[in-house]
Amino acid sequence: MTKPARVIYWFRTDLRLHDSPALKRALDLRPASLFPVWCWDPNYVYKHRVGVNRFNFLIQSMNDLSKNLTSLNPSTKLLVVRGEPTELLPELFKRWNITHLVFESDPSAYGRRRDSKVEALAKQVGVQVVKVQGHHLYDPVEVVKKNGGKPVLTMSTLQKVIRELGEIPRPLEPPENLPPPKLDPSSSSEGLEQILGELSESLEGLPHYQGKGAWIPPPELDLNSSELGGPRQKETDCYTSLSGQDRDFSVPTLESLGMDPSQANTPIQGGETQALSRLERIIKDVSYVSKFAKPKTTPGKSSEEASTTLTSPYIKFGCLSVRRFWWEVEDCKKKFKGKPNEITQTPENLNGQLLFRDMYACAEYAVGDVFGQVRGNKICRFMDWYLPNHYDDQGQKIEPRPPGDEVSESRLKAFREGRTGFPWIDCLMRQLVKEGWIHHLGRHSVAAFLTRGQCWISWERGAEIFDEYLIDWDPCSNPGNWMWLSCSAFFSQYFRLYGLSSFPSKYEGTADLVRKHCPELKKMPDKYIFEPFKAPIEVQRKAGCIVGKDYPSPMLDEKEAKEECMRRCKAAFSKGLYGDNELVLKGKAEAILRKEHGIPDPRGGGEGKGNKKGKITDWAKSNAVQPKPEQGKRSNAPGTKRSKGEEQEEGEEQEEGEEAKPSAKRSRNKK
DNA sequence: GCCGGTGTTGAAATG
DNA sequence: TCATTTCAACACCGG
Repeated sequence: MTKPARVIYWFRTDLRLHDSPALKRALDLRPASLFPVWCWDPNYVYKHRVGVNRFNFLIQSMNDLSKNLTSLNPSTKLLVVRGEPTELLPELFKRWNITHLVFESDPSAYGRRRDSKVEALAKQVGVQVVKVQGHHLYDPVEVVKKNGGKPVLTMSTLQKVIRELGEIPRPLEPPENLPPPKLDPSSSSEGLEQILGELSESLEGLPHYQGKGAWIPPPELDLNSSELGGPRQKETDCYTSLSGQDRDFSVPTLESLGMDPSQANTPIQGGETQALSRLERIIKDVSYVSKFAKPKTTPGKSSEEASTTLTSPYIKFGCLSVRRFWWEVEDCKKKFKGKPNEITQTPENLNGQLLFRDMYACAEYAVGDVFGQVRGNKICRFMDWYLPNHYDDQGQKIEPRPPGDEVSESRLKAFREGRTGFPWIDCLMRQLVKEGWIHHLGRHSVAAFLTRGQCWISWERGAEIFDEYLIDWDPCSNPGNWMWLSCSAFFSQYFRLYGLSSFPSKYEGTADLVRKHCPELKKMPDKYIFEPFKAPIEVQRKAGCIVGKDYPSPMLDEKEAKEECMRRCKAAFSKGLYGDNELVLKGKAEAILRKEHGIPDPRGGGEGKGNKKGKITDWAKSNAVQPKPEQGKRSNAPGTKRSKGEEQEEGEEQEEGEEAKPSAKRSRNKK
């Protein structure tokens, strides 16, 4: 009686066939034609910082998905259409005679905005929209509702709320077959090529999708352009035609994005196939799964031999279902033969990690669009960071951001490029750029260093760098973790800090990670590997690495900077301002806070206490600009002056003995 | 409103 | 060598 369904299944956060509740709903409609669509959205190509490694992972995942679709039915594949979904989908509805649009809900702020627009447009033309939660263990909408609309800020709150939501559904099997994307299901055309040809033809004449250049913004508006420090080296040509250059709806390439594939240096390979084989490998190790304790896993490994599961990129793109992971872990633990008390508990265990991801999604959902920034963000404590976002009178973010003070800008640049002079930080940042991944505790180290630990630079800037380079970047977890580490939200014990040498020293493999990513330090002995500036000059010579020449001098004094940052944390905490406070919205909070603890504004303008401007500027000049040899003399950089050693010349007698001293000294720090 | 327990992942001292 | 305690500059939650 009712006419058969013609369904667009819109892939976005769910590049998989297994355990896809949304895809199941699409197939439950028993469609005569199913169009598996991906919209190659220019908002992601131009208006979002995305590096080569993440695009590479996405492209691989799309290709893998397409292959898997074809293996279910040789007459189908992923149909990549180039354009903005809000403009494109309504056209597809008409030209393909669509009855239903089905997709997995995307809980991010941009996703929600885009989807509600698309939903409204679909409604106008009588297309039914079916959206299904599948990206998280629990639906953030429901969790927040159960929590009285309040953002979920602690694990215990989340656990309490979800106890009432019942069990996580068991994962679904992948479908066994799929209807083809045929324009006319009764026609006898079966070949994929023929079907694609007809589809492509059906899109002829659409205004502004054809024609070179339609989608290419000027470089100053393209966040990935090389002009703005991004990876795009040439003009894109992925928008010259709606269905791709060969009119076959193929997945775009890095080249078509104007990016150099040889820059995709990561060993992390995308796709559902990879994800499932990785999961299988993990689950085989019952002891590893059962005894997993995140804080005990080492950050000192490259992604190929990570101490954690490295499933985050796959979960982020939906190559791996989070519910499948959850249940495989649960089932695996039942096979554990050891003592029951060896099985780790939430939150440190594997499933706890997944719950954290849910927690951040719930926080993001309740806070809304401003989750990734300080201004207007009600859960985010206001601190008078350097290099914050800037806003105009209407509260619109000013892009590009006006330059900040010189010292902070040069520190941020050194941080991004991995030449702060602190090997632990530098190796992690270089690993990030190269591999698109660092261990969670490595992220903690660099995030604390940039913000409340040493540099006092806004977490917004750090989050942006991660956004560009991390393959597993997630709109909820990333800002959430930056707020956590900067003591802006979720966490507040600012006196707990990560030492730049003490922290990595606790873990296995960290020194080798430094040597791997900072080859200048290859021959530096373990004793000085995290603090080469403390090595006596002859040790440096022997290692073939003179600090200040072959490897940068430290850009600040760890201890001094830490003490200053703690004073500022204390001031900010006592003031108790949050992002939604009137003073913050009006841009007055910073001046008030600075006045209160006597920090000149802008930095360097005057004599702040403990603000050794001269030294820092020296560093900025000598390090950021030219890697001046400067042997001996200043090889121990600002920062290493020991309280008792006075300024001895060369490292000369910076003898061994001193190694013991710092700790003795540190312990004196109480009254 | 007070109190004590707790909070995924600090560092140093202690046993 | 390792696990536990202490220190301690916080804030939230529940009783």
